Amino acid sequence: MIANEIPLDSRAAGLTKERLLVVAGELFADRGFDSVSLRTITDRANVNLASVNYHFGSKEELIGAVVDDIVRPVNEKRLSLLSHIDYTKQDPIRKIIHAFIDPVFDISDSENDGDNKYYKLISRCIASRDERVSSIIIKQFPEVLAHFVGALTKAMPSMDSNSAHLKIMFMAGALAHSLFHYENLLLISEGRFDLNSTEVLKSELVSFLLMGMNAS
Amino acid sequence: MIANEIPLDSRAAGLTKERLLVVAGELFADRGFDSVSLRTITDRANVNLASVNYHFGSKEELIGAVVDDIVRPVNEKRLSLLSHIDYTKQDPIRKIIHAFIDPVFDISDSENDGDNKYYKLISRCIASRDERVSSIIIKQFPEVLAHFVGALTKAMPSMDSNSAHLKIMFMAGALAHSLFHYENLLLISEGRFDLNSTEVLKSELVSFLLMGMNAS
DNA sequence: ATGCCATTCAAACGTTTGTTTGATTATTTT
DNA sequence: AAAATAATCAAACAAACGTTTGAATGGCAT
Repeated sequence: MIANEIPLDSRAAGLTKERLLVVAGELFADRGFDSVSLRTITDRANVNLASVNYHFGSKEELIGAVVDDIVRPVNEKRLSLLSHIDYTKQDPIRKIIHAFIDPVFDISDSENDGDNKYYKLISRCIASRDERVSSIIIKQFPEVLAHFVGALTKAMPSMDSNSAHLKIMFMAGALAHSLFHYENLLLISEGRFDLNSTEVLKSELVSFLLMGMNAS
Repeated sequence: MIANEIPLDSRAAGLTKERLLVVAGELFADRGFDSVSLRTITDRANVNLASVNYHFGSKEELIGAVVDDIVRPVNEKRLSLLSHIDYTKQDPIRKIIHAFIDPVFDISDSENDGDNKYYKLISRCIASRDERVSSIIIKQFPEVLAHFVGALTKAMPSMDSNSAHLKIMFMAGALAHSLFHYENLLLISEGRFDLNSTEVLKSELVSFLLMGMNAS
C-alpha cells in the first residue's frame, strides 16, 4: 500500500458527505456552479468521484444541498429576528434592516476574514441567476419577502405594498452586490479605498438602507 | 434544393456576425453564458456552427463581444451625463443617480417591454460573478467608479471616499438586482404587487437611492 | 468466524461541448 | 471573364462532463 498521503481518515462514517458539502461550497463560491466539475470537487476533497452520485444522487442535488445548507439557516434567522421586533419601541426600521442583513454578515469562516468564502457563496445565492439555485431560493423567499413587507408596512403605515416590495429588493441587491464585490472594491481603488473589516461595510450599508427605507 | 425555410437572406455581407451577436445576447440574457451552447445559438440564428469561430475566434470572445456591446455604450453614456452636471444648480445628487441608472433603463427592446431581454442581460453583466464577464467589466468599471466617486464627493464635500465607493456599489446592486428579478417579483407576490411598467420601479429606485446617498 | 449492509473504488459509458478541417459557394478585385 | 479573397457548410475531432457499473472493502450484528 502506498504511504498515506491523506492526513484525514476518509473512512469515518458520514465524513465523506460532509466533506463534499464543505469543499463544494468553497469551490462554488469562487467559480460558480457550472464551472466547477465533480472531479475538481472530489479531487480536492480526497474522495472518489462516484461518491457524489452515491451520496447526493446527482450534481444538481449536490448544488441544492449546498445552497439549502447556507440559505435556510439565514432565512430562519431572519424570520426569527423579525418576529421579536417590538414596534412600539424606538427605531423599528433599523431593526428590520438588521433582521435582514445580520444573519448574512454573521456567516463567518471564523478564520481568514478577508476572503470569506461563505460571504461569496451566500451573495451568489441571493443574487443568483441560475435556475437550479433560484428554484431553491424561490421556495423560501416569498415567505421571507411577505414577512418583511408586512413588517415594513407595520412600521411605516404610510408605505404601500408595492413600494415595500421594491425596497426589500433594493436592500437584497445592495447587500449581495457589495458583499460579493468587496474584494474587487479593494483591488480597484488601489489603496485609495481602505477597509480593514466588513464592519465598516455593514455600518455604511445600514445607514444607507435606513435612509432609503424612509424615502417618499 | 429544399424550399427556403429561412425568410432572411443569410448571404448578405456582415449579417451573420450581427445575427450571432443579437441571438447570443437574447439567449445569454435568459439562461446565462455557460448554459447556452454554440449549437443552440447557431441553430436559432440559422447560421452554421463554425461561423462562431470564424467570426469571433472562440465562444469566450463571442461572450466578450456581446458583453462589451451592451456595457460599453452604457458606461460611455454614464460618463457623458455625469460630465454635463452643473454642481451649482439644484439637486446634483439626483442628477448623479440619473447619470448612473438612466443609461441602463434606456436600453430597450422597443417591443415586448414586459420581458425586456436587454434589461436582463445588462443586469446580468453588472452583477456578474462570471470570470469571463467580470474581466470585461473590471476593465471599464474602475474609471466609471472613480468618476462617480469624484462627482459624489464634489456634490457632498462632507462625504469621504470610502463611503462614496460603497454607496456607488449599493446603487449598482440595487439597480441590477431589482431589474433582473423584476419578473420574479411579479410572480412571487401573486397579484398583490402590480407594476405595469418599469417606470414605477425607476421612480421608486431613484427615491430610495436619493435618500441613501444622503446618509450619515 | 460468518453473513449482511453500507461505502469506496477504478474503470468505462454515452453525451455534449468547443473547436478544427477541407471542400464548396459567394463576393470582390483585377 | 478570370483570379483572388471571403464566407459558409457538413463532417469530424478531441476533451470534458455527469453518470453508471460491478467488484472490492469496510464495519457490525449475529
